[in-house]
Amino acid sequence: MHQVEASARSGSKSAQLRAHLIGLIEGGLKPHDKMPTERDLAEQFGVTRLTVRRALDQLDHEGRVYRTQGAGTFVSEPRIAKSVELTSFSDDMRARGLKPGSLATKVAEIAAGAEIGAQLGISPRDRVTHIHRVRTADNEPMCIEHTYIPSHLAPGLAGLEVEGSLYDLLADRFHLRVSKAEQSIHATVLDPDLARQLDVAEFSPAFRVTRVAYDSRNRRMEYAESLYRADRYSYDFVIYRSSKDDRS
Amino acid sequence: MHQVEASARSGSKSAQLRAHLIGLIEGGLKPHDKMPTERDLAEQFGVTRLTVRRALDQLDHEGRVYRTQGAGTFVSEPRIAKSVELTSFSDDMRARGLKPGSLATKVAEIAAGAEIGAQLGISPRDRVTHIHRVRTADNEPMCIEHTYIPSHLAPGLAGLEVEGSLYDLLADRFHLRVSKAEQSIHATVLDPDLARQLDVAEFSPAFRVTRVAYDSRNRRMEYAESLYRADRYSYDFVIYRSSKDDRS
DNA sequence: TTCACTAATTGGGCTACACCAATTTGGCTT
DNA sequence: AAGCCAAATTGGTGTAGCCCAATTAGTGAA
Repeated sequence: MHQVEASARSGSKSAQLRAHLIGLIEGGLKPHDKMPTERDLAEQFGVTRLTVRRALDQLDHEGRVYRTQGAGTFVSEPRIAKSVELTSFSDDMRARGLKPGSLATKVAEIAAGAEIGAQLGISPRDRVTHIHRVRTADNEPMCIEHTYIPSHLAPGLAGLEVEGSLYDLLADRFHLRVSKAEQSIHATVLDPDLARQLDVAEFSPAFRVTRVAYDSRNRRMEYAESLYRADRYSYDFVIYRSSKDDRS
Repeated sequence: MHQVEASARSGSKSAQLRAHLIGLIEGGLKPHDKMPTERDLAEQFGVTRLTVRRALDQLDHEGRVYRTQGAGTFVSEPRIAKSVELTSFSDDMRARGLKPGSLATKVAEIAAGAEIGAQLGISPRDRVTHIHRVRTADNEPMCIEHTYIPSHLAPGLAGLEVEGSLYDLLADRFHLRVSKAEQSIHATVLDPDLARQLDVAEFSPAFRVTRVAYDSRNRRMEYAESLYRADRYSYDFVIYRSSKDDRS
């Protein structure tokens, strides 16, 4: 049976509607302009208000629009916009208007060992594929990256050419799609050796980021440690007040 | 008017249900245990599945549960849990199991000036209330904080005792409730003077965080600059893959 | 003209029902 | 006993319609 009709495919109706709304926002509307009402959008697109609300909810949480009960939905100022999103280094750099690249990629299959095994929830003797890269933005070093993938999830990965987005490659070749990740960010200073690799002065500030990524079946599929130059990198995002309080 | 009833309610049905589910998670269930099905919960609590889903959606996005189509909803491992949330310093510290406090609070009303005026979207000549605090956790310095509130939003704030949570005070006295904030995080090193105030060695690493907070009517209500000791502070959160791609 | 009150508008939350898609389960076949 | 296939289970998405709450616009009285 064919997967999808021809027309405006993109998956769900709310996803299509979302795409259309983004068009509106980036097309004719200016910040603080009023968007059509939910009821109008529902009628106009022949969907329910709930469906409209789903699309708007997402845009709201992404910081692209804001809503006020009784008043309407409005376009946000660009400013920071975008909440924390899970993207690959490549996508991240492109979103910042920089050209992503890699230096000195090394790939090897090794035993996980105690720490990485613990992070990935596997035995220290299990095999993992270790990928070491110096990532560049506009051809300047941006970040030193160590990535570990359980080999049983991506057999033969060590033999492949790892170029560009690892996440794309894992999705294409092994049907491994990242769905969420736990990330931990520390501030640190670079010792002389690492500073040299990143082409900055000794003891420059840097971000040390560790990440455990999960696939769509909630299996840990990646452990990564990255060091970002602080002079070129920052975290910018929107956060929301959940509701009241439920610390229990 | 009394604030809260006895029983279990706290507003919407999904909020009540959410509270109950948190009870389940923290009560009897262990990580990876299966939660009741959505249909069961709906029947059991006399609500619709949609309402159940709303409560579960939130828990999912907070990283407390995960869902797999066709299989069920399961309790997450504690690990990091919790996504980035917008909390006050006081709440943040309590969530980390530390006792929040303040040293050397200074409050003054000044002209916004160019930079702060620009951040708050007001005239450089408009008045803002400047609050400077050294925040402590378990009585040790954790962060140096400069907060600026447009005076017209909180008239007379400069004359009040600012103790504990500023957000609570703004909510109670001026009906100003933070709904979202744009945050920017940089890594830096501390110069000797600041290092002394935080009681760490010179040139220690630190987070430099700037934040613009919005109230429920989307007015900028606060601009804050904070310096956190990196040896005691880190950012830990869960991030999600939005869906496909809509870079346009 | 001004101000208070009312009514219409608009987002927020919920019920009830229906169908699709991925996963699991259990029985049947080999 | 092993493996395959169909049915039941369970989350994912959508329709249709209801009432509430906050805001805004309009109406009418002082």
